[in-house]
Amino acid sequence: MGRMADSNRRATSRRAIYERLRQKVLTLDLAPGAAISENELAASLGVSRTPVRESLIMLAQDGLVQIFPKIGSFVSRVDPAQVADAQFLREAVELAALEDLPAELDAQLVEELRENLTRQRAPGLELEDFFALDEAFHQGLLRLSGHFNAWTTVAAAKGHLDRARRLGLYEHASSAAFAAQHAEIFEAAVSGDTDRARTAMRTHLRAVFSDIERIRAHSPHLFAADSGSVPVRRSVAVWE
Amino acid sequence: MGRMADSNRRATSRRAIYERLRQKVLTLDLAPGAAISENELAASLGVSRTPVRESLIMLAQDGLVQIFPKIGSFVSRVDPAQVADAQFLREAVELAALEDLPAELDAQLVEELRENLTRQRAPGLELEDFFALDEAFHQGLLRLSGHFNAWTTVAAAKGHLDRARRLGLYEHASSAAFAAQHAEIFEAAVSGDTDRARTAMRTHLRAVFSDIERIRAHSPHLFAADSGSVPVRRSVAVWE
DNA sequence: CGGGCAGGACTTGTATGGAAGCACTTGTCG
DNA sequence: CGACAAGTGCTTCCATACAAGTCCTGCCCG
Repeated sequence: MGRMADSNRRATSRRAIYERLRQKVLTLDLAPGAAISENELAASLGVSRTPVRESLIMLAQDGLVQIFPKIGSFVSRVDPAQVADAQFLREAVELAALEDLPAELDAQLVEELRENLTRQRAPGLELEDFFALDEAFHQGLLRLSGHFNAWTTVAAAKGHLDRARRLGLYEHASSAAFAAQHAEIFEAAVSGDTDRARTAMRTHLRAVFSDIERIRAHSPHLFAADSGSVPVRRSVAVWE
Repeated sequence: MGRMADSNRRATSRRAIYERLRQKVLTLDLAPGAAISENELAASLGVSRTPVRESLIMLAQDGLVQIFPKIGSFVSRVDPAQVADAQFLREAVELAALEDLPAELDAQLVEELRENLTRQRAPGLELEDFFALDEAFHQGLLRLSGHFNAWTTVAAAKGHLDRARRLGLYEHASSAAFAAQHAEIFEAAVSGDTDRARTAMRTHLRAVFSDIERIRAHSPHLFAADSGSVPVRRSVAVWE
């Protein structure tokens, strides 16, 4: 997926740190609610506070980190409201994409998707691998509709949703069920049955969403209570 | 609409500068392609480069500013691809919202929307005022559907689209036609005719979009040619 | 024993000074 | 006259120092 724009974006320290932190937040390697100290992080990375600070500002802009002036910075807790928003947004976009499928589907893309589905069904699939396949699958559907770029926009708003999904899958790896739903969507789409594809997609996405509700009842501490919730400074153990 | 979170976000210099710059970019007060100098801006605002720089980083994260390391920062040109994405996204979300309208509509909201429409039809309406009303109208529809928060998410990705729309309206103030379309959507929505509302919405949004295509042919210098386009340091006085 | 106040240890916010890099200008040479 | 190269002035990047605010702790006094 290497974009040419990436080569344009010359390597800077803050960008590297941003990418690294973002990854750690999205994979829950940095737990929701965890405190992030500019000083500590800078020291552990061997750079000054400046690039660290700036990368935190970028993450805050993404909604993945909350910065409380003179108090501290924290990995934002998963906000149920934001998860719901992202869910609504995603559903709207993916359904619209299915409605927009061209009559002639890109053969190579279809082949890629088919292979993707095969790998999803592989027994003993690692969770992280399933996640990557899942991401690629949905992204591929948007490609089919010619609205690939919209995906990156959705992806930006999808941070909270993704973290929540990950939480859900960590509990009980129901990836097999999801893989079946993926297959259903795909088959309907390639056969030109838009309505069935849309219905299947709706069912799928809502199943994902209800999974999240379940996990929320199970691990409430990872979710935000109020928007102005209290940040707890202790329990740091951030890096490694 | 004042969120409690806003009181939480204590006033910092960088936040103030960010808001201010963002406004200037969205209203085209800062022209697409214009160079922004940290030094110059800091001097003119009477603060150090740090908060200015950090606010630029925030804007870059929004996609409204491009930062080229060791070269300069520029108001990003309106990217047609991003405009199209935002258009697709917006259409998907607003149509989904209309599909999700509850049986019983919030009476107060309905009243607000009705009044909004009345003001849209006022003769000799200032362009900026129409824009504000337009924004409030679409936002109100999402409120009706109970997905208000999704609007803020869309709004974040809507920067390029809004700038393009503004360009379009500056050319020929066709606000009357848009106001009529708004009314059509509204009437259909309150009468419970979801299908007609969706059709009208689709027509409306696509009219807006085609307007943008027209203006692009007319003022190509405000749009990005390629994604890795050349930032020209001179030629600042794009607008006026 | 309990309440209040002061101090210390943290946090992020801002200011400032060099370092590194790119673009353009100018001078020099073929 | 043209081409190449050093130089100049700009940019953003990063490091560092200090300022300002918050939270917690422990002492002191009632």
